[in-house]
Amino acid sequence: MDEPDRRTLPFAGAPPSERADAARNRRRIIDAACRLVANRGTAALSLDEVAREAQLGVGTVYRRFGDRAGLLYALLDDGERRFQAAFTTGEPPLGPGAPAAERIRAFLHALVDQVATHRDLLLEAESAAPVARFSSGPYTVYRLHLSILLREARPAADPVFLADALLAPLSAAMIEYQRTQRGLSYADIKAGIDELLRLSGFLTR
Amino acid sequence: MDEPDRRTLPFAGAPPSERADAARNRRRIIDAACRLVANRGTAALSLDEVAREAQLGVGTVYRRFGDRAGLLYALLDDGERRFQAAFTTGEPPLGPGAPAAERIRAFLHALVDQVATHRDLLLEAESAAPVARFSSGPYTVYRLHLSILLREARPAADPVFLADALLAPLSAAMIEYQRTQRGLSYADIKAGIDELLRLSGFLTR
DNA sequence: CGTACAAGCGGAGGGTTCTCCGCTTAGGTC
DNA sequence: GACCTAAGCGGAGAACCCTCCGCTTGTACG
Repeated sequence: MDEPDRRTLPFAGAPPSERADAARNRRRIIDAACRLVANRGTAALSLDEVAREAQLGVGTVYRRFGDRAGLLYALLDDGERRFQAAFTTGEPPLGPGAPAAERIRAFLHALVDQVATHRDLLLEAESAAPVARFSSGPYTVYRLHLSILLREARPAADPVFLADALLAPLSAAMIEYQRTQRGLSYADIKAGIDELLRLSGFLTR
Repeated sequence: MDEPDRRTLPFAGAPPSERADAARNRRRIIDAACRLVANRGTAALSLDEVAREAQLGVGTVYRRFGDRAGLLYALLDDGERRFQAAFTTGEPPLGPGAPAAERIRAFLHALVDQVATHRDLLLEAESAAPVARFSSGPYTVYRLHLSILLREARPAADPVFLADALLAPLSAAMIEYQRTQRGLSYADIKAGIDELLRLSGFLTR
């Protein structure tokens, strides 16, 4: 517990003073994991196997990534950076420039797409760390972004809670359930979100 | 896959034609599990240990309950039955008799209490079966109940999606996060729900 | 009561996650 | 270049979940 808990900050990247061999091994582990995911799929990804493929001991894998969820989040890193850039500095309506209400809608729709794209990895990661998820780097960024937009669009006693409440139905598990059990398409899910926003007065019409 | 999947219907109770020895063993397993939970806590509950405590083979435990999540749900059964009775046939505003809007609010508040009461077991169960949770007996009942009330209170294109969206922020994991990381009390969480209902027009004033 | 067979039982064993701790090494300092 | 120390490494092993399949037993029926 001395060093910062990397599991709760999976996107903090490498600590500033990481030894050269450690950095090299981090890369080797990520590369090995990507190879294995590409071949056998995410669900079958075992950390023992990753270690073998990377020609390292399992202890090294755990030292670098904390646990299974940590490695899975690290694998999501690239796509995540691009997504964050899109809604913080990209083109409107997702990026700055559009009215808050439109940005909220665009953000939630884009989040559905993001979940769709990384479906398998997200399902695994969420299920490996169901509570820690809410302290994970990406989720924290989403919540902050959305709560600011909500406050801008409409005064509220606790915009952060509202943000959590709007993000909750967009967990990978929930979306997977809506699709496979209820037979909804991603478009249906976006329509559901629109209805929720309309009822809440965040979307006019 | 021939027999009905007990994992998705954890509250269906014992099948009508269960052999006497099987029923006896079911009880012994539940009793043993309760003892162990009382002593060591829910998180440390291992099915191997349950089997040892119940003086049965692990195979028997798995035959009866499917998997870890199944056993955990079975442990919740008693409280769950009482809760369901309260909102289907109990006193208003939770039970029938009150206006839909009030029943919605009462139900969500009661659900927070229910989650608070069975916090540990629910956290474990959710984390053991993150997607299957939405097909579990209790969740299915909640969704049905809430979607009917929502339809009654206000026309909507997809009341079932709205129900899911309102239930999502009340997962044990989310509530645990709100409490431990954001420092909210259960009362704060209920207030957040009220705000959400108010914004959505399901609660006037 | 005897028989047949569906249902139940047990526990060895495979696969996985994660820990622990003694050994090795990178890289700054003199 | 030699030394020192914090950082990193490895892999045996503990603990766990779950499966599989040969054996046992309850029970319905003649």
